[in-house]
Amino acid sequence: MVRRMSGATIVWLRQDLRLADQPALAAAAERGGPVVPLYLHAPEEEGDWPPGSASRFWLHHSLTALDSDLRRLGSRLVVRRGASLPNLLDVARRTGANAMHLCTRTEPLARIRDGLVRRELEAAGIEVVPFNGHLLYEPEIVKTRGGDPFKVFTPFWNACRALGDPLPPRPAPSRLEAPPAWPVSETIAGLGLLPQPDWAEGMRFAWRPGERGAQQRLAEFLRDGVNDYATGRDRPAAAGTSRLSPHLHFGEISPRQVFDAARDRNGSAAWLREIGWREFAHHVLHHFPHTPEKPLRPEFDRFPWRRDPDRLAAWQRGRTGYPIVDAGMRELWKTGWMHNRVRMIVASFLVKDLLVTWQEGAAWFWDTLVDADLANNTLNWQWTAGCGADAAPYFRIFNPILQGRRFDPEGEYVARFVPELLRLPASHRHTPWLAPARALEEAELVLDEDYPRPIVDHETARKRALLAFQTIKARSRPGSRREV
DNA sequence: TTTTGAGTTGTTCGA
DNA sequence: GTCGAACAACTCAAA
Repeated sequence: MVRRMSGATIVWLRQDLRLADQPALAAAAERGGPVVPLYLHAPEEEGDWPPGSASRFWLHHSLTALDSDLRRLGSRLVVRRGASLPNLLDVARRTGANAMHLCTRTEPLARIRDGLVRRELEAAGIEVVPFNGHLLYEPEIVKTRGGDPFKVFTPFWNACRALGDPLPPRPAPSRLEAPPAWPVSETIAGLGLLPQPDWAEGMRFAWRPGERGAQQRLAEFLRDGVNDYATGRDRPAAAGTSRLSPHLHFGEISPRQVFDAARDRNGSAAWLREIGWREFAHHVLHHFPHTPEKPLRPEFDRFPWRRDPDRLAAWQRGRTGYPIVDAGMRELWKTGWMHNRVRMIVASFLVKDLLVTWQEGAAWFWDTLVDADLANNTLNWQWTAGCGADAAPYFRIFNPILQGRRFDPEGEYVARFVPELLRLPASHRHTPWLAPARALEEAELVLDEDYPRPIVDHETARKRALLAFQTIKARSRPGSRREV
């Protein structure tokens, strides 16, 4: 009896490190023939945005989890390093693959590289099939009536929702056929993704990378968090947010799975809007690929940013003297993540109080966040700086004292990450420099030694920022209407 | 083409 | 303490 033999299919895994609802993998399994799951480590192909330290830590554990999950299906993860194209050609030759499946990415350089790889593989007789695995709605199908990309979130999200619900997620394949011989593979440890020396203790404690960890996190959030999300998400001391961002970034869970789990839940609308913001960020990066480096609003090229390495370093290390800012920056350093409310506060502080460019902030977040995602990072920093899509009005300047008091009223979050302030009564936790001498003594806290005084006075800094914003307003005002 | 309504997350000031 | 207005127009998106 003759059975038609398909050639092998390579599934090039990148930021879609899961087995369930993974369209490239599902289609490979359905195609018949051997499936070769492949991870290529080529940070040099990511331009200025290779995975940062925290992302590499995550990636190591995510790949390890994926390999172990694949082995349960009779398969394994092939790992290679170095340029993508020669590796793909080599793996195809050794396995007899005549097709390569992949999920698309949004990052500009990845798209260019993928297009090049596709042409070369097709020239070598290998069919290349891209799938959408990382977005609910592909950037090209969401358009204004005029056919343009959206630059404002609400109409963008309305237009998405008008397209109807995304398809329901699909289960993982139950089995994957192995090739007759596995091509040579690096070990995951051999990629050298883990930090040396090992500073990742806090991150190992805080996270469980991988598909199972993602599903567990989702289940916990649906049980404990989603009902109170609208208010709970603003309390950094509480576990009111989903904390799915790193899992989503690495594709350990798909947005379709998230959507499907949330759709009929009480209180899920506000949360799904956040998934919408993720979609919007990818939409904007897709259509405006220069935005990781340049402001979307070109007049911001003239903004009078200040070079201030000392204060930038104080911000990075959590030594600004504003406890809510410092707690956030230290949470980031310790756990690779920061609560969303606090991200806005620290970002506003860097950009508006210190007048340091949003690019510096974006670069620091890129290196330290486990959920570092070029689309989200870019959109959110530009949003804070006022130079991006649907940006915050420039006069919206967060007051770190008020924000601290409002969203961390007991100073619980501050005490957790700035332990020097633990013994101060809650009423002084957000303003230690205003605490009476006796309170400081009782807390055994010496200002400037144990904890710094504010590196800028917020009131002064706020006025300075408003003036700085006026300089680009004044010059860009078409009051001196362009002579025609 | 022109018009119209609207726009994630804030703060301060003065009544 | 609470409340509304001002902050500054501008751009976006749809009708």
